[in-house]
Amino acid sequence: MIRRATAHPCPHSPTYEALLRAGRRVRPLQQVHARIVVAGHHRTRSFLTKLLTLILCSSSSASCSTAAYARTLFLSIPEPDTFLFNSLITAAAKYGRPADAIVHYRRMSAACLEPSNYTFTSVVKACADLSASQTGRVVHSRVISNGFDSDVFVQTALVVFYGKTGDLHHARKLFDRIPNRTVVAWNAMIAGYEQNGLAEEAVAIFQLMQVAGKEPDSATLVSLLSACSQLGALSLGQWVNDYLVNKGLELNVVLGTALINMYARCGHLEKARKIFNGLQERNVVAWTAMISGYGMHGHGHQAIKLFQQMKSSGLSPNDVTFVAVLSACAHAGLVSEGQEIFASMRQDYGLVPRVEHQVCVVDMLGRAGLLDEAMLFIREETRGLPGPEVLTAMLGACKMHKNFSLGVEVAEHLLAIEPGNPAHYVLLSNIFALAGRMDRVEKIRNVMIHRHLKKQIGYSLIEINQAAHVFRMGDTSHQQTMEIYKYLEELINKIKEAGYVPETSAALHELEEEEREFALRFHSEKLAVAFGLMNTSKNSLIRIVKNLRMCNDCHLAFNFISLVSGREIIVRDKHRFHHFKQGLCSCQNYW
DNA sequence: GTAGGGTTAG
Repeated sequence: MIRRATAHPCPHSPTYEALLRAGRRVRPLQQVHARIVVAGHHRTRSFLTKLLTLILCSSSSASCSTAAYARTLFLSIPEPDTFLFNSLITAAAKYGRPADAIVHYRRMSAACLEPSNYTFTSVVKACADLSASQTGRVVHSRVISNGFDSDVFVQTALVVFYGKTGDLHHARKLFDRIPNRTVVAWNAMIAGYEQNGLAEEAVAIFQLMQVAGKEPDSATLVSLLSACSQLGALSLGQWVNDYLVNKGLELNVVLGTALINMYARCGHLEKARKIFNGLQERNVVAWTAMISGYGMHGHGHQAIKLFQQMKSSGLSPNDVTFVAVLSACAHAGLVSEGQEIFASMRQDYGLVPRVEHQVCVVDMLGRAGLLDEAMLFIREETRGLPGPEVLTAMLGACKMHKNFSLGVEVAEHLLAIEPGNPAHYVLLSNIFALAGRMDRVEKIRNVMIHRHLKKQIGYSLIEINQAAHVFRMGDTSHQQTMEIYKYLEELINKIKEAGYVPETSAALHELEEEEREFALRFHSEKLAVAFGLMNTSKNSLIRIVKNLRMCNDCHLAFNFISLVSGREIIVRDKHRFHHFKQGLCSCQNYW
């Protein structure tokens, strides 16, 4: 007699209990399998489904032999049903095999089995992890036609999917239509914005969540902290820190890393280190965040020291760690150390350098003035086919060391590859301006206008009493505009008396007419620093966040401003931190 | 049995 396949395993049978006892270890599971066969349950679909799920979730699920065993087991199961396929899809989506999840889903469809809300949550997650936007959209249409578009789990998975594929418009549309949003749904939307660089929108959703009275959990706070890191929003970041302390939330390694990153990127390096020291568990990501923090602040030796300590603690650096430590070497001028570390990447860890690593090395050699070595490195490492990122770093080095002929050569190469990137034109124009070739500057300006290429608009942000004030070049929108401009004018006169001579070459690359008018004097960071000096007490630090790099003139002016005002000023620009104190900058004018 | 989180270059 053939035993009828049942839908669910009987929860109290000895066989089922043996399965649970075996857990997620393959050998014991195989032994239970033998018992199932001996007991004549080998055609009982429920036991076999549970067994197969456990195998797929087992610690050695990635090994070939386990996969082969799982396949044989699958083929032995009579009349696969929806439940079996859901188990397969979920296991694959959850344990890092999203492509398998999609294959199972397709097989399921081919077998004419009805998908359920469980099927869709997992297969949508798989599409998200693969960034498979085409497949995901097809699945979405099936979600609708099968009537699961009002299931909050499916909806949340879809919000994640559209977020991961960068389609925030669709993500938001779906999110807005969820009637009873769970914390996870809110988190998905916040993370979606944050991961796509839309930190302000992420914060705005969090505020809506507060208004809706939904209590954030640690995942919410992690995404919120990342948004703070992007924005340089220190006071909100500190609020998050206070919040999680007051709520008694456990500082796990993920939350701790988000805090480290927030403090480091908001200019509070010591606080970042304190959090790091207090962590119970430290994994590669946490170490990397701390190393990266030191690098951004120009503390190359500290970064290397931490890198060594990490290795001594038994952890292996990953490719991101190498980017962080190489970048730290570049910013601190630690050339031979950086070269050694770059070599060890391949030799000791079998990691293949990616474009990011090449950029760090070119930047490192280039900043140090070793332009020939940098060119040689590019030729050897990229086999003569450097990507635009590597060439951009090289061009930056040419500008820094005023090597015009090489700069033009590199720029021509770069513009041939990426003719639509305005940043390249601005950089080349800067080089010509420094060389006094105003005819070429004018030419580039015309090309940009002709091709409708706009340079990115710079802004600087300063927080006073937990309120953010944003300034653009020549900004007149602020309430205190008159006072700020007057103060700035007096300040500039004062630093001139102290020896400041404006670096006018930096003004020549201004491309828009109205920008030219204000020239250097009203660059956004100068407005921000004037506003900051006016509105803060004598001994407090001034922190400014800028979205672009500081120009030479502002950098010079800030040195003098820190001297004449006796104030410490910390500026985060696009790439790193500058600590101005008593007339000197932590970057030693090397940035 | 279902959904969400941290680190990277110029």
